[in-house]
Amino acid sequence: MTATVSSVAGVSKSDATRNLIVQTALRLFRDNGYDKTTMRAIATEAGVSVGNAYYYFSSKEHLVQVFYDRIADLHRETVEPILASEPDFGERLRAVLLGWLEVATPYQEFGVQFFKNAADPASPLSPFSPESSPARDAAIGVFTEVVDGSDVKIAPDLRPELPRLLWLYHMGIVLFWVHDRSDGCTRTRLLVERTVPMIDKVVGLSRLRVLRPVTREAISLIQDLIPGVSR
Amino acid sequence: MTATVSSVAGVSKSDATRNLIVQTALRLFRDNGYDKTTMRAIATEAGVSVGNAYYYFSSKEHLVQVFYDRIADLHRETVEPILASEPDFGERLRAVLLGWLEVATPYQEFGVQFFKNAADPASPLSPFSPESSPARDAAIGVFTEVVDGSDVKIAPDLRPELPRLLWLYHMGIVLFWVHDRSDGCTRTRLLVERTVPMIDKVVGLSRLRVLRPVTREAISLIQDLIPGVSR
DNA sequence: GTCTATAGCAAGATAGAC
DNA sequence: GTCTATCTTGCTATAGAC
Repeated sequence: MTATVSSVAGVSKSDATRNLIVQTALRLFRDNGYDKTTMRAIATEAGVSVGNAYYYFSSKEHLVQVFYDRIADLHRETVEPILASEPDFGERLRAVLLGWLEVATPYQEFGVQFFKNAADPASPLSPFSPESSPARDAAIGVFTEVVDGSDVKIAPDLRPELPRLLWLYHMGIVLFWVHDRSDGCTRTRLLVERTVPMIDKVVGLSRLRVLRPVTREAISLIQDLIPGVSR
Repeated sequence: MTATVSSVAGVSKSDATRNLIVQTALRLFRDNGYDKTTMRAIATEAGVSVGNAYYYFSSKEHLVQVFYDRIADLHRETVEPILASEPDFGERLRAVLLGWLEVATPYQEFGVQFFKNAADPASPLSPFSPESSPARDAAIGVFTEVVDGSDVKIAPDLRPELPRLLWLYHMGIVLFWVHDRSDGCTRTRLLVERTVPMIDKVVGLSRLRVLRPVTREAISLIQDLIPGVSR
């Protein structure tokens, strides 16, 4: 409520410092990797004291959250035009996944940290944690758009579950990507190019009578076991 | 080659110390969890110096590998009788998965560490790393037995890939288990109980003519992308 | 409320003497 | 093979300047 002169201009001193620390941290993370980037180095490089860095970010991992958000925003921007124009489900899905790879790949080495957190249920930075729920909901939201804005034919009871399933599928791709050492992540791209048509096909087949029982079981299982993941 | 007197007896001094450290570490890990067990504590409790502990185990994580092997051995033993007698594919699979949960659950808290390693492609402790390949091959071997000793009807070109796929499926269940905070891991057990019949069914359906193209694509994709995982 | 400087702890890891 | 001493780094704490 106490707006300073600079905050009226939109950039308080606090914001500036916070930003400076973030920029420095992301740069060092990208250049030297997460582990080799010490809090001391971030502080020194940003020209602030260690104490000050901790004043803004309660832990080194906390800086990772900023990275997530940055990527998510970039992703959304990148993908928006395609989602606004393309009606084909497979194409939409493909664009969203390849778009993610595009914005994330410069930080790939750093992405390991993401899955180290993902693996730890206790970490607030895990994509499955309650603390991550806004970021997760936003991510799932993108897949909701993928489904809703498309002309996909789909078993009606599968439809509401599909965005969450696609998000899980995306998590799987990210896991693969983290391990992908191929040039320009060719292998991950290949994985996307070849699994998207399969998903597309399977989603369509979900309406087949032979598959109804399996589909139904799968849906009820998901509803029973994973409700916590998206709420 | 320089066999000492004691190594002739089968237990060199080196072996004894190594063993002492391992026993102590596993006990402390189980009782206090991985994070709360310090190398100092392990060393002190074992009556050796910290430096000596590091002489045998180059890092704290290195001690985790010992834990893996222990679990794997126990699992194999537990599951052997069922694999020797039960012919039904679904039952075999179910027994192997529930058996794993049984031996692993006392160390569940500790299991987080497993997936932190799994997430890091650079870690030799990752189940996907070349260094883990013996342990991984052994694990996949169990699933080979599950398939080979059963009466399962299956598309012939899927058969050789199935053990690796089942291992991946198992990894997925382990990931779920690590996050499972329910009493006695009821939720994970439920996941097994309900996905095993689905797998069973889908494996059978793989022979259906409608599904042949999808199956074939899936198989060729796996062969193209994941060969490194099992070699 | 923002920031510096500095001291210090805990714990993983290493160096070098013996 | 083993130990002692030391280093590194994430993180905390405090005291004080503006």
